[in-house]
Amino acid sequence: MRNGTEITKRSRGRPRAFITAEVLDRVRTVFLEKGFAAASVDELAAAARLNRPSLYAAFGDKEQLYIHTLRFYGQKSVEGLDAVLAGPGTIEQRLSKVYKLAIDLYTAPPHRPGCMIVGTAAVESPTHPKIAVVANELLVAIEKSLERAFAASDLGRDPSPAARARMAGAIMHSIAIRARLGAKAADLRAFAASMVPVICR
Amino acid sequence: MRNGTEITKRSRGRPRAFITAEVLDRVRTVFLEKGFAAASVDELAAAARLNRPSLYAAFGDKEQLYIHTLRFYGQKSVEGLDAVLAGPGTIEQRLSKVYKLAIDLYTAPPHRPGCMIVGTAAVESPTHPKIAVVANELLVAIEKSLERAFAASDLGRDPSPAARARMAGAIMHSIAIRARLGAKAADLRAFAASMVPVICR
DNA sequence: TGTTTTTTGTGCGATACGGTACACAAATAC
DNA sequence: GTATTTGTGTACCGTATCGCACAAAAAACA
Repeated sequence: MRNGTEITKRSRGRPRAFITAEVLDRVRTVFLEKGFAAASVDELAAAARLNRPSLYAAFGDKEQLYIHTLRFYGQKSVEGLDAVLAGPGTIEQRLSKVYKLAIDLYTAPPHRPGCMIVGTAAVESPTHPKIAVVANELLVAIEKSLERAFAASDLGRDPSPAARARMAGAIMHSIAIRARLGAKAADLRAFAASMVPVICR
Repeated sequence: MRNGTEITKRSRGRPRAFITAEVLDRVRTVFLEKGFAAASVDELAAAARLNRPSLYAAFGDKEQLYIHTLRFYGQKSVEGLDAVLAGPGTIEQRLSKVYKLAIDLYTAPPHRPGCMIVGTAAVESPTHPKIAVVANELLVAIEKSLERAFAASDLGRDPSPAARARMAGAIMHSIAIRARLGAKAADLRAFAASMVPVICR
């Protein structure tokens, strides 16, 4: 994939009139609201402020565009997760911050979209194996990140770091589902707050 | 909604050539595999062994058909959940059985479909509020059922029955997501087994 | 300046989709 | 037996969809 107008030495032909990251971000909002199947290429192109042929030339068909978007979003999320977990504070405080930030994203108006992996990638998994692969990679990366944080913490080993990570991940999945189904941010925050001590017991 | 050929006193016109429950069950398999948006009415009618006009006459448009199916499936599930939780054994044993049965359903070949609510209804929630309403009702019913079981158990009150129910529900959501993304039944069983004592501590 | 390379944007074509009209069939009511 | 009601199945309509062909445009290269 090319970087468009980003700071790379110009290649030969006509330069792209868009920035890859911006396009993926705009496209993400559509995929996140409607899901993969219900998002039409016309809507995606309009949101990206591109014409369909440009979208196809840059990213391939709709499935590949979705995968690009999912990877882009997922990597950003994992990086953010790592950053918070590597930050200051007790493990309880850092985990609480992770949930707080996630809930803010998941309940953002106007659509309360939840998480793209849980909320839109999962449904396509049986019919689009490539999407399933990427979604799995991302869930694994998230769990590994959590596991590292628990392993580096001063918590006991009885629930292993891996078990704590699976548990913390499960709470995240549930928050994502409930957010997409319309749960209020306050309720989700209360739920997360009640679960942090259980995970970090 | 009418009951078709089921044992109700005949109404006047030509009798239906199908049984409602069977049609909803066949339609469910398609919705469960492909999701609401990607399931075409042609596929649904073929799976139901009905012609489209009969489907429309009996259930309304695609959204209403999906809602009928979701309600039908959800009520059966809640009834099954109630039955297991009202059965014999400790609360740990009954909860384990709930997870075992859920995992068997969620990882059924060939599609590992997960749960219809979590796996297919959630994605439509932002664009189909009526679907979101039904999905929420069902999640609430599931949580209430769990809460009743915890309240009737001999577990301490510190994590309240409601909190335990939310936690048990979250584990179920996570299992559903992971199943749809291809997780192995054995891994899910191990996960569930590790979580039961935490929930019932 | 002319050539080459790449992107842009209009426009098209083939297909699939959701939903329905209409004539025929099968049952009950009178 | 005739009328009425309800379900079935073919056939259809208008629309939206995906993906691409093709010419114009904008840059680097020679």
